[in-house]
Amino acid sequence: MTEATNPPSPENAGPDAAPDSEREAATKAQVLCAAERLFALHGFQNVSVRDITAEAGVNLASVNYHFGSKDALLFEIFRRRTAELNRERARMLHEAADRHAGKPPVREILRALFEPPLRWSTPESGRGISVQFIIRARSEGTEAMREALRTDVSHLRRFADALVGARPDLPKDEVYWRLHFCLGMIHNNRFAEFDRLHILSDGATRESDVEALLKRMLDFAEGGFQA
Amino acid sequence: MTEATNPPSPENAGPDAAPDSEREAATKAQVLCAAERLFALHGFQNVSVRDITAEAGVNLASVNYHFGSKDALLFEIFRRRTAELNRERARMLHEAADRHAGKPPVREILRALFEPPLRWSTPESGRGISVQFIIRARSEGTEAMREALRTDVSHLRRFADALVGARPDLPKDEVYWRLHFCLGMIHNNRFAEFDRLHILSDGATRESDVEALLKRMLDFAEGGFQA
DNA sequence: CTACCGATCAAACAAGAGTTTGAGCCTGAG
DNA sequence: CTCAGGCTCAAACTCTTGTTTGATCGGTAG
Repeated sequence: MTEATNPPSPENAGPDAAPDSEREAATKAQVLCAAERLFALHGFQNVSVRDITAEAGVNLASVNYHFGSKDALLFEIFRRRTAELNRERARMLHEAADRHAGKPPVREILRALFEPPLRWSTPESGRGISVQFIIRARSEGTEAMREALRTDVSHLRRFADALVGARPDLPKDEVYWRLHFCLGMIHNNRFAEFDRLHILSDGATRESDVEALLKRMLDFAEGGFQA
Repeated sequence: MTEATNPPSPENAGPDAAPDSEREAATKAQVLCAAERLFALHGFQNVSVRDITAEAGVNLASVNYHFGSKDALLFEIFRRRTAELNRERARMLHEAADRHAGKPPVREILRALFEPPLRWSTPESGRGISVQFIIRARSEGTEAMREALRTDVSHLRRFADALVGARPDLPKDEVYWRLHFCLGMIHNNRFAEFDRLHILSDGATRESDVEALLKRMLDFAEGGFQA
């Protein structure tokens, strides 16, 4: 319904003492941005609608007006981000298949699975927030979100099929289990888990080099698939 | 303070229409049991004190009387279960070290890490609830719980040191990262994730055989360490 | 017997949540 | 100009939450 009907409204004179730097974009976009950030940083249940609207510099009723409810706002962000992530992964998997005559090796399949979220986590990409949001959705999401995550296996099935094709010698269920283990590796990439790892290693693992981390993950996962 | 002072009270006549089968144990134990179960099944924020006391068949004020607050109750369960789990893991690691002249191989170290939570998940052990509770605490726990998880690396350091000893050829930070990946494999063992895996595999992975799952996890993780 | 004390109870409390309301503002078409 | 309609606003509303309160029960030491 309310899709891309953003009125131009280049500058509406600041109604009150706002520093004028926050009122450039439309209200809906402001809410989406602030909500994703706060949800990713502090968790879904720990962020109230008032927190979001205050951060966005908009009125409290905006959330219900533009999205219907807090849960619908959550689901909207969730839907957008998971769609983007899955599209990116599918694109990489497709390219890998093209490069290898339709039979990409395990490492290239796993790269298509690992690289998008890792690359989003780089500071320059500025999408680390989105990654954390998606990861959070998996454990503390709404029932609707968890239902979607649980049943929507369409994009995951492509990876499962590709892995089965790359390792026809393995029983299918074994491939599925190993894919499950790989997913666990990704889902564990949360701020809190990194913190513990850094403490454990006395700072030796504090690296921001995404390429190096990707290589580590691929080495480990590929080794697991070769067992 | 209030420790093991459970009055015998074999049977106090049921005060109301309770079916008399729930009122055998002391109130505190009833609350602990019901709270752990509900928290594990539905999440910490989705369970209210009223839910707990209703399930336990006790008065609403019992939680605050016996534990001080809902968060304190949560932390009490968390403290007990993590202590048990870490003790069990440390025991297995110690035994593995004894069997291998103080230098257990990677697989035996990982077995000490993986086997306790997996064995608790068997239906006959009846501690699957506790495992789910601990896993939940990692993602949706109180700030105090997350702080404890983040900084209490003492029991994890034993495993890190053992792994460094088993693979002296690897850089230490590489070992730490791979341990991190293994932890991710465990933390992903949630009901919802299993559901998705079972759907993905069309039921081919629906097995309750803990030994087989443990072998799968050890194969994969050991292969990852051999990379 | 009596006075105490921990445990339990129903009831109320205060704070915070998400949501709704109705008035007002601004823009753009007729 | 006028008016309709999308949007924003402050304020109120309703519901649930965790917590507190004061009475009451039941056993026990003096």
